[in-house]
Amino acid sequence: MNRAQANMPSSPLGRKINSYMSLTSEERTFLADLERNVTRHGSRSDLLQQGERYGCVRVMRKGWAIRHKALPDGRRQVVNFVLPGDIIGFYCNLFETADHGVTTLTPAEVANFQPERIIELFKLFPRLAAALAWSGAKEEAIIAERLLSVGRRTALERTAHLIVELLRRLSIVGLVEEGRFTLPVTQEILADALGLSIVHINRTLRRLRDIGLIDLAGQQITVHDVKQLASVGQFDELYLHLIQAPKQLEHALDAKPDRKRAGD
Amino acid sequence: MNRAQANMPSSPLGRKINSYMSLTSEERTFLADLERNVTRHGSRSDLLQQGERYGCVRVMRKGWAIRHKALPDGRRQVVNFVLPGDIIGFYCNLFETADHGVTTLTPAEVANFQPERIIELFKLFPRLAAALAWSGAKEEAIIAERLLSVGRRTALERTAHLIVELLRRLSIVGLVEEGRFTLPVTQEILADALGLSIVHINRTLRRLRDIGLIDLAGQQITVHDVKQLASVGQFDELYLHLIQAPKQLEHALDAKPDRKRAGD
DNA sequence: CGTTACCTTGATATCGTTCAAGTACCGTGG
DNA sequence: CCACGGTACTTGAACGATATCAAGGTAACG
Repeated sequence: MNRAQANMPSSPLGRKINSYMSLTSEERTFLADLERNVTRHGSRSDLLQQGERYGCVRVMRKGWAIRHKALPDGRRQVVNFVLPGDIIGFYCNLFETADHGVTTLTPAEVANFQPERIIELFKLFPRLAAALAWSGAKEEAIIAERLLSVGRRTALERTAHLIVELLRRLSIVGLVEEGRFTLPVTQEILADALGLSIVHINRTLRRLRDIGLIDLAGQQITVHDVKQLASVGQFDELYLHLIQAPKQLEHALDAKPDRKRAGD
Repeated sequence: MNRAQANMPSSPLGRKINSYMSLTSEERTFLADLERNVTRHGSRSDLLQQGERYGCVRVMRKGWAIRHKALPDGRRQVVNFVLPGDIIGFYCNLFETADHGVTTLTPAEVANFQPERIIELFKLFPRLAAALAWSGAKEEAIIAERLLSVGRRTALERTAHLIVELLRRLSIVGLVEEGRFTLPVTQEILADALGLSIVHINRTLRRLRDIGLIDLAGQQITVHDVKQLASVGQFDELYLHLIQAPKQLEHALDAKPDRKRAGD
């Protein structure tokens, strides 16, 4: 966090990567170039539709979105929240069609680039490729944790857990102030993220408010006692480490591959 | 499937990759070398414990395992089934500690290699790196689909869906014969995978049997009418495509990166 | 032949859903 | 400035899917 301003990438993605691996100027240039083509979208607009052929890879620069999957009869599951700095459809572009949709929750600023650039990335900037791949693994970990929530935690626990998760993720990109952040979601979306009904989410939030763990005012949510909320949600510190930066990543990425060769 | 025997990699991982991207002999050699160090494990042994520091990367060669996460009070969620050809902890080695455990369900044959080899892989064989990364994305898609199941499908639907999923995945590696395959799991494990109680899984399986969709005999399960079972589980063809090989992957990986340069 | 692990099924309890009704808020057009 | 309609939130009441409790049953194994 104490790096010279001049060296700080200006995009959330750049900042995110920079937070666990310092970038060479070539890498920085390449990354910035990927984010050059920016488009703006209104609230509630589809960045990707389930079943659609993938177009370009997208990077969220500003705003929130959700990744969601729907059943034919309309039941829906929100798989994850897409926050600034997150990538949409990284490898997925190699799939035939999208198995999920992505929809903005707020007005959003999105960078777009061609999937071929990813192959280029793999060939020219292996360190960067590995870093982005690691980022993808992190997302998988988040989804697995949500699966644990939905499969095994009670309504109160899952709700508490999700709030702590969002708090943690947002504070990495500097969007939390004194336990307060903007939560631009309807209760319907929370319900779809947690596998609950709207009514029950409503009652659960009320309970969390009554206990005095959170405050809700419009889209502002305030977490009074993160520790207690985390304990209600059984928020695991192991999981926290995943969301934050790994210490040995940079070191690992800088290891010279040639020293120990493959077929010794 | 009609490639010359001589060119067919002998390991499930090699076969899996070979199924969507033909490998150069260097790549094949590197891959084979990764799998050189094989260890054997009994049934119900932990290949990785939740909270443990990651050791080496592992490749499942023979047998089944589960990836699972537990809550402090013992509740448990099975995140995914690890089948032959699957990799355990690919990028995850860059995390501090494991956020999940991996436990064998059958006697297993596992290949082990050092995490540094992955960096090596990224630097020396970008095509292979991208292919493995894609494989990881596929796993994420599978987990997301399970999240949809657990969050939004009824017990009957999820159970049907899981059976079809396993059938599909196993047939890729040639482990299904006429709708029949070995399912080396207890009902407790199924319950933990689907977010249900043991009792309820039992009743649900009974219902599927009564309807005549499946037959169970010990660990042998026979699916009589895949189509009907898939329709009960709302098994999506989009999802099926994910599990199987992408057509354009190889083409994409062969694109020359040097033609269009980064910072033109 | 007793012990253990797993499967099975009935009875009862509960968490979360569905249905229903009402409220608050906001933008829009008269 | 007010009436209107839409969207989201809220709360009560009844219902239902799934959990929990309890009690066998069966097969494998030392």
